Amino acid sequence: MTHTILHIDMNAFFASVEQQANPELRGKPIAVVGGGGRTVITTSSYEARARGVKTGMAIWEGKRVCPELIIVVGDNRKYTYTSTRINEIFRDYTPEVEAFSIDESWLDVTHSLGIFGSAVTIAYLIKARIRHSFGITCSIGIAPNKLLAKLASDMQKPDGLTIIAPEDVARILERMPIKELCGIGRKMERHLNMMSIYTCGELGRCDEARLTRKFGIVGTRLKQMGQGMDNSPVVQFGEEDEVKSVGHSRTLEQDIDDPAEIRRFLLQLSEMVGSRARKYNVSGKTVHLYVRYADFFTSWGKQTTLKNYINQSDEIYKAALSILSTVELEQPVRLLGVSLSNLKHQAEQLPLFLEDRKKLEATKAMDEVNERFGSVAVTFGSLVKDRDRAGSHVIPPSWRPDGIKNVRVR
DNA sequence: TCTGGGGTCCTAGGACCC
DNA sequence: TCTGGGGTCCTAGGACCC
Repeated sequence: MTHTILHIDMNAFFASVEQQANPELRGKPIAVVGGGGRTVITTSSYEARARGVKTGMAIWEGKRVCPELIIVVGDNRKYTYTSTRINEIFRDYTPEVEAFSIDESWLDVTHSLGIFGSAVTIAYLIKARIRHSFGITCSIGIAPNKLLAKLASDMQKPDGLTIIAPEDVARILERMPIKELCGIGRKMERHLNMMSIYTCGELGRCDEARLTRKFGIVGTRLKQMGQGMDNSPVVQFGEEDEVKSVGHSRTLEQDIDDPAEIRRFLLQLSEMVGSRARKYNVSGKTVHLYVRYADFFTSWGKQTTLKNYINQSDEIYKAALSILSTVELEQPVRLLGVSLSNLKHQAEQLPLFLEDRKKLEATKAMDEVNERFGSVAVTFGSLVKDRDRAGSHVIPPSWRPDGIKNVRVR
């Protein structure tokens, strides 16, 4: 069966939200950054991009290429709120909505075409509503599958609408550079280039055995991608796989080598991980510690698997400490990370009626999306200060298991 | 004046059990 | 006491996405 998939990509999402919230920023080059001292540009407005500002640049780099650049410290609550509302709009057109990130979603509108007429009509309706409600634009791709819909949405920015009809797939892919495909990154591009494969057309025609010899099972998938084939379904809210790991990492304001201070940060990270694990109703058996040294390039990760499933912050902290005790630090530490994996979902009390359960699942899934993508720019600096002001590193009452009752009500 | 933070998936090799 | 092989779990590391 032929599907019709939309991929919707908010243009310069964080920057657009900030420009909308503060009219003085409109039409100007702005960059959204994290709050710490060692932050990078998360998103920049199109005005800034036109002057050479790029995601990932340090603030000073951005200012160098664009001296008028206005720096805005990101506010995740604004972005998660807007993202949630926008995804609600999507669900007015189909229940089959999959949030790929905070600013990208896929919609399977196959079964909505009869009601709304066409995918293009749906796309224009959605664009108009997002512009009207939030003052921001989006680029939409329409195609027979997720891979091509995402490719299409990238072809026209900002405020684009690109359709890849089934009969046009081969023509469009013929000269499309392979790196445009979602899933082919820098390294894979280099490997394929060394095999004289530069375009999707060439990838799709490549002998499959040649690809599998080099890439194993991935080779089969690569050839399909080159041909524009993708049968992965749009997975709607509430039907995603269980979360597989929960982790937090933070670049410190300054490199540290004082063991007591390292332990202090480790405890805070463990608290963040534990609190979120409890909110998700999961506990885990494997604790992972990640350390990046002052030179930036040297880092290591070590994990330990316990006998029991845990989600209490102090237990996570204890495991992270025990890993730390097995190594001798070679340099001051730049970044610390703690994560919990090997997760098990804990049974919870479900509402009696199916409809309530479904709603609960959808709300919970949305919350998880928010949690996952909403914390992009949370800053350790401010967090630490807040904690310090609160007086101690003991787990405060608010860190008690959140459970289902605290799920955001809309 | 350097270079964030949240994930997922895959592979390879070793330990251990049957 | 030797042999092979399958399955599972674990650790480490890399590639990819936003």
